[in-house]
Amino acid sequence: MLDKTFDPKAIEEKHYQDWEEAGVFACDPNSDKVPYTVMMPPPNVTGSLHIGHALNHTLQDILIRYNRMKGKDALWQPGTDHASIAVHMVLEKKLHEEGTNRFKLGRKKFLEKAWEWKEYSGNTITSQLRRLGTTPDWERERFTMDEGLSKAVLKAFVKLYEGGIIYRAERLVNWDPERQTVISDLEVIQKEQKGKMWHIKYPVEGDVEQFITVATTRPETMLGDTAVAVHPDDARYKDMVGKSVVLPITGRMIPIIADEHSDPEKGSGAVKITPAHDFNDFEVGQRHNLQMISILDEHAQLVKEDFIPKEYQGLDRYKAREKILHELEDQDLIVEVETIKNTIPVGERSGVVIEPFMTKQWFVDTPTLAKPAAQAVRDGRTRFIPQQYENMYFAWVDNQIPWCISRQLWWGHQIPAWYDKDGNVYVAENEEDAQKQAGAGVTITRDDDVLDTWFSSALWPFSTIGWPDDTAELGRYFPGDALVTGFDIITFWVSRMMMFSLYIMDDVPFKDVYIHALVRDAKGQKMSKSKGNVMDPIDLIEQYGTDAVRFTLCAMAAQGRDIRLADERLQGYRNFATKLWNASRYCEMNDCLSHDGFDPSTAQYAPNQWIIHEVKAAAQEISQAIEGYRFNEAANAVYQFVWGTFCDWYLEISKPLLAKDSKAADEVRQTTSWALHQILILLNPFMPYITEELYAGFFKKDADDRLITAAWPEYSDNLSNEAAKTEMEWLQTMVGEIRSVRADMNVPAGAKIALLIKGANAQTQSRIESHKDVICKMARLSDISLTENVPAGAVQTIVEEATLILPIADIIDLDEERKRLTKVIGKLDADIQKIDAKLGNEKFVKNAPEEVIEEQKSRKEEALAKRTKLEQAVKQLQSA
RNA sequence: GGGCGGUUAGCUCAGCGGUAGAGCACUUGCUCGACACGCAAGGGGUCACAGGUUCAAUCCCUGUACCGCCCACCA
Repeated sequence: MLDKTFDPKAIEEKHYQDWEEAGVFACDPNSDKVPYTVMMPPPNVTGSLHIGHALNHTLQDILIRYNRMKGKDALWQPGTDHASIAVHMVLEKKLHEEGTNRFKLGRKKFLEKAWEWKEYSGNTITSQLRRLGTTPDWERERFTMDEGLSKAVLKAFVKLYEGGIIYRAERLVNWDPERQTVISDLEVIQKEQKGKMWHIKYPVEGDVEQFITVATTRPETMLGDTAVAVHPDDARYKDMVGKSVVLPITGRMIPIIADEHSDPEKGSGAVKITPAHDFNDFEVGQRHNLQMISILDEHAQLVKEDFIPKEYQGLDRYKAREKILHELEDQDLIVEVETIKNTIPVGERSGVVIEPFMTKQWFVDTPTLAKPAAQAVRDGRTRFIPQQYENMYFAWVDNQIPWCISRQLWWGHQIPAWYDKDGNVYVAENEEDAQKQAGAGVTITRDDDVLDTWFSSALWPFSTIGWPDDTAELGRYFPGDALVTGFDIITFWVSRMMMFSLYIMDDVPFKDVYIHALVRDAKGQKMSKSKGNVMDPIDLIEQYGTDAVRFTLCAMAAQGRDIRLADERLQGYRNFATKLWNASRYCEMNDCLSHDGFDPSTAQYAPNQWIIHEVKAAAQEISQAIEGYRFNEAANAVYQFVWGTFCDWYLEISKPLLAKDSKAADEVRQTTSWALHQILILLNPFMPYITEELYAGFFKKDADDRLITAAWPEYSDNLSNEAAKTEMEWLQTMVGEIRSVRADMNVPAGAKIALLIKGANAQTQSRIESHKDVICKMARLSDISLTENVPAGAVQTIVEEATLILPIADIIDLDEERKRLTKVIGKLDADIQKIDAKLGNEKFVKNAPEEVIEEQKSRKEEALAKRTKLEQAVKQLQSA
């Protein structure tokens, strides 16, 4: 006998081990089944999983389990990402605490530590995923820096280089002066802050009285100014264009140029141009062939060069700013200091203010790659679900700027480029090939830098299944069926997989991209480690059990809406697990655990025919919802069916049938068992543990028989039975009506009443005949009989054509009953009036579809008939 | 500045051209032999606001307000 309460902890580990040992997660490249592929977004090896991962992996697991049960050869490809810069953050913080840094430690030792960390973190993540009950093909687990994927990275780099897609160039990039590396545009976030704007006078050449005022938030960069720009149409400055100004402090002469970048509306209409330290100014510099003066080094300190005044050399950028402001003030060159709100670029991970910086870096020509990537989505070869996310994708992909892929870090894929002493570049998969290119005897050294993390993850959909080798898996599982991910990495990852996949594989990487909600904290904020508002899914699992956590996430995963996780929901779905547990317990107690040889299509009794019909309907609803990625609907459908239909009605109906040892009892036992079995299957993708446990206890045939590998049900048409459904809906209305009247009239719950029915037609009479026991039990009646005479002071209610009469004048308040009846009649009148208004509207009758009009008419008929009967009831009450 | 979402019961959220839904919370009654993590019956909503389309609008269109996000800009 099962315990009264379900204890998730007692069973989860046991089943997971059993599944894994049985090898049921594995795909089979030699199988003749239809393949179904989901590529797991590889979690970063930077610690542990958060609740967003739990959602992401739960949804993928539901898809995988469902398709596996549908008889497909399911591949869920797992793995982890090396997360170059994020791991650097973790390790460098540790080193800092130990009083050292990566440069003192050296590259080799640092990488050893990184690999140690990877082992530790990777194991944490995979064990957490196991606790979530997820079923990827662990045997195939990959890591973005393992041997095979590293080979793929080299191959891809060389191919892209040879195709002219990867190139090296000197550009202005986003420099993180603390991490000492370039970062991509996407890794820069704009942070709003209170700042100051200084309006500074630049003296015009040859005229001590004349000045041009420029405004800036970064006065220190004036040391690198190489022009002042005004708008070509700006009358104020027309005469000045072509002249020069004397740059204060340095005394350098810089030209006044005309460029549309300058906005006459803003400030004085003149703007200082510092091409080496501002992205817009860089563009202006290009247009006017201006000199570029880099005044900062990689630490964001002023360089020790002659064009920087001695006393400024080596100063930190902010110290330099103060000093410059002092000096300008002394020279009376500051016109105004304005307090403004502005945004400053900050490194997403380091939090340090980013410096635009001139360096030579490697780039991917994403503007070229993006075109086919955009087209593939426009053509529908890859579709986004929900579709609205296509906008986000297009917004990004249609406005590509070259992707800087080199990083001055150590943990990652070292760039396969070698240089000779003259700076010639040799790109090859290995040093031998590079040497061959360079020629014997030429000394070559490899580029120190590594690739942006997203370079290797962009190859994930094919590198994990063998590329560049021509493996069976590659042919079979590429392109994938579904990618499940959050919208926040459409730009980082999805678009880059699309671009690389189309270039390298000449195909899209996946057919569907399902974008799920973001799990937010109580305030609706995005969870992130830096904000410290992450929720640990393992804590929730400890508290509520894995099944409840999974079910909650699934039930809340409505398309296009974010999730704010609420404790009550988790409790509710934990209760649902307990409900199922107890329903099973009921089945166990009543010997409803066997249906060998039972053919549901031969069921004779209406309640059985009905629940069989309902099982089929629920299964269809669940299947369709999963296939449409409407996870919340799938969860609600199964919840509603199990609790609202099976437990609340079918099991309750079964009680009197089983108690009486009726003719139907045996069929009820088999049907109940069958239905429970179906429920376990249908619920398994959502709640894998409790269903597997119950299955093991009740239906397991042999050691190799598991629910996880059960076939998803396909029911034949002859299981549908509309007649039984109608009949049982009538029964539910009967019971509901009586219960409702009893409660309204405060009839003691224990009082058993003899129900009289007036005006029942033949069908109703026969239905009463067959379901008398059930109705009596459920509505707490002692008997049901037909009558034509209404006893005085009886309570009456109407079900279809029949009037139900409860002769309980002695235990109720007749005034109350009169009020109740009047209220019901009032409602009917309101309904009738509404319908009359519609039917009286010529336009409605002319334009509305026939069936709508008919529906209104029949609804009116019904209401009228009911009202007539109720009015009679009121009269009879009066005469009592 | 451009774009995308959201605004529905006290709370968290579904839904969607033809009489407003769920879970939780709330009220009332239940030791009805599976389950109080339960059973039964209830109360509770001008579906943000203003216009428009339609026989009919919570749903479609336009606009407004507030909230959130994405992209860009910010001398």
